[in-house]
Amino acid sequence: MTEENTQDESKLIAERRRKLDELREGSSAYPNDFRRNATADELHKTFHGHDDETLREENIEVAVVGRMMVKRVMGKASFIKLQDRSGQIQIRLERDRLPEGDYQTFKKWDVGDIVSAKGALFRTKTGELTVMADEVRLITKSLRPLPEKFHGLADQETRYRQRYVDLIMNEGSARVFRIRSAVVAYIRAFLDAQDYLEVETPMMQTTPGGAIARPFTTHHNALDMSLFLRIAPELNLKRLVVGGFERVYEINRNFRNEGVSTQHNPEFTMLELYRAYADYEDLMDMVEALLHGMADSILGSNIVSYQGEEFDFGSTYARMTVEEVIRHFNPDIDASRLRDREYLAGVCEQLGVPVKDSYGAGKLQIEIFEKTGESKLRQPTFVTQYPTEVSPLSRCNDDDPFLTDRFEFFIAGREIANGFSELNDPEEQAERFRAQVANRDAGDDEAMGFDHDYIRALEYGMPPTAGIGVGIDRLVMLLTDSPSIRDVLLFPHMRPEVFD
RNA sequence: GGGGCGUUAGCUCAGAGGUAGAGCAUUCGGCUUUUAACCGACUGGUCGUAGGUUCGAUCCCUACACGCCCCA
Repeated sequence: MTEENTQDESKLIAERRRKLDELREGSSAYPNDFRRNATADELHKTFHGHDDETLREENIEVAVVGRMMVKRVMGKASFIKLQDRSGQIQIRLERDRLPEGDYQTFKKWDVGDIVSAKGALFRTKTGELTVMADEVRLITKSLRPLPEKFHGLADQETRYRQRYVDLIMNEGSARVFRIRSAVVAYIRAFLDAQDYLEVETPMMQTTPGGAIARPFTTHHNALDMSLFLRIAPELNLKRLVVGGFERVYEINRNFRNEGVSTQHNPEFTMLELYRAYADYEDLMDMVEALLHGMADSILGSNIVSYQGEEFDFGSTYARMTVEEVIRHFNPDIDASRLRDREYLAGVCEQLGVPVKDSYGAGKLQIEIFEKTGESKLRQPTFVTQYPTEVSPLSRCNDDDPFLTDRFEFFIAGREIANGFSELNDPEEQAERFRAQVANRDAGDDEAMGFDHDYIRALEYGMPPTAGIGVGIDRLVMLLTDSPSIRDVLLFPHMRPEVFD
């Protein structure tokens, strides 16, 4: 650190750097020999019912460590609060109880420093469990001041860019990511108990597939070839079903080269699972069972409050077909012409939805559904019977080939999951791929390519299978009452920060 | 891509065309049970960046950067 840089720094940081320099003159400025014997929360739980007199009789010696979040000096005695991964514990320091000179040294420490304390437990006159320190040490010096404690860190940009500060200051933020972890752990336990095998399949693919989306492109230097970041793991997971993994899942990242919004991040996390000898109705039942247990287990209630609205995760979820949803929210529509392309195109134009020549009746149905129905599906609802035209990997309905045995699942007007009975007829799948390639040639850069190896895999015979994808980020948003997907991503995508 | 709002001290926020404000934090002093501790004193600024209008711009105008929200 040069003289010039030191002067450029905030005086607050320069002051702390000066204190660090003093520490370096002593033994070790960054010691790593302290070991705690309890966390804050363990102490609060264990000694919950012990009053001050009992605690003093028991003389419970503890060793705690954490970030100093509060420092109140009152002459020859002080209170501080240390924050560890579990919560906060208060420490009382008295000058005459500490080794000679240590109290004077302590007074130079700053809020944000990581501090250890050893001593016996007692309760203050207001009943707060506190450690009476016999020894305190500065474990790690903090050079940067934390935000003011009352308002905390409020600036959204700083919260996202410097998540470490957000996590230190905002308990609510840390809670979101604990819930996120619990959601994923719950799903794994749920699936593992049903003999599903968790796998990892490639993030980098030569032919992106499994979804309708634009991929990110990258380049492999040694092989001198283009690679795509996956938009979905779907085709690889079904290859594994061909290989005999009858129940398989992956919880991992997908990448889609689309806009960024409160609902979209370029990389996001999906659960995808496949189950042989099952159909889409079995998977709707499974989703319902999964969510019935999840909210209650993680939040302690099946009533989830989201942005002022309540959603009942414990109910029996409604099931409606796409055409039923369209009729319900468009009471004037002519129900006898829901597959009449010209009629539907007219409806779209009235709704202000642009219509392309390539759109068939199925695509137009979905445009109308998304424009008029989707956001109104508030309580958990399965929407079934999606048109074959927009479902290139789904199995057709046995009685009505216009439709597939597919569903999407909505809560709060948002798509949470998408599942279907899988198309396992290799010849029909090849036909569907050819249709996608034709769309691609016509300029649709979201259309799928032709995956020859996937067809080859199906030709070995894939058992009748159902599959589903569940958007983990959106689910966590609901369970944590988070208005933006960025609130549930530890490091959401941001434009690069300018350091001058 | 379009529209709206925002960017002022480390943090949270006021402010007005004429020398830049508060609280907390920092620094110094006092205080042995505090709870946003308290009392006293001090310190702290390229007002996002670059142009323009003006005698004078942090304020008005334009562009840009970054962020938030809405729409596509």
